[in-house]
Amino acid sequence: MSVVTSKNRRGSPLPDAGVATPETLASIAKALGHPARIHIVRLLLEKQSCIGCDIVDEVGLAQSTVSEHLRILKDAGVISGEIERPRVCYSLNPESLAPLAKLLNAVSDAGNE
Amino acid sequence: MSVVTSKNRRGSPLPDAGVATPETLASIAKALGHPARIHIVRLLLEKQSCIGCDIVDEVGLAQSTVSEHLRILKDAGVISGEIERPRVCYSLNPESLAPLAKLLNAVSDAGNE
DNA sequence: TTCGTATATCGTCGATTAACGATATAGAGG
DNA sequence: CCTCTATATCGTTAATCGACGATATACGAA
Repeated sequence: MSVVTSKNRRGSPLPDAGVATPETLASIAKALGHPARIHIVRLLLEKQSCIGCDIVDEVGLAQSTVSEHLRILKDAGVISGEIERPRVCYSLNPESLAPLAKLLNAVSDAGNE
Repeated sequence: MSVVTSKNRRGSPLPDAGVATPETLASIAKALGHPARIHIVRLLLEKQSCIGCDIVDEVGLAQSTVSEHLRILKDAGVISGEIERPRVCYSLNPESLAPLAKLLNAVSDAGNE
């Protein structure tokens, strides 16, 4: 047992493997818990193709700071970066947010019953 | 704390009022960015009726610490507490998470297209 | 009034975060 | 070779967070 985070191989959009732990959900939420990182996620959502250093211009913080925000999102599994020297092409990992989305939807749904 | 959250006069669950700012979304995510607070939210989701000091026992941290987590959730608008001396009865504000849920669903949906 | 119960707040401390500039890395092109 | 571009990492700083015990608050009951 011990949870394992179940990497969810290819098919279904998160089967349900034992429900995510509070630690898992919190780490996703934490990664989203900064305006600059929300900004980045939205950016990647609209230009669904990846982006390079444009993110730095877009968020308006120092390059090193943005790089750090990208690292945090990457570590949380929310985005991934594909190297295309000298650039890196970032994109969302859509399924990564599903566990948290599930909880939030459950809470929202609890409202209209 | 400003932010306004657009209380939305009539019934509907947040129509779209200008789209939430990154700051708003980040503050919601941040409030959820700790295992103890996820734990609390889930607790309030299952026992949808409110709870008192049982939360303290449930999460297993010092009473003052739990009180602080509850305050953070309250400040973010995620929960509210109704005083029933000497207890306080906490419950979820289901609509509070809708703006973040919307973004997460958009990201998740971006996956199967 | 005094006691007990449930919560909130205070003060402290160590850990983590966010931001920056400076520097390192690594390939493309001259 | 050297330079340019895009990105990552390092080192530092100030600010915020998380946890705790101690204390304050506020009411209902004895």
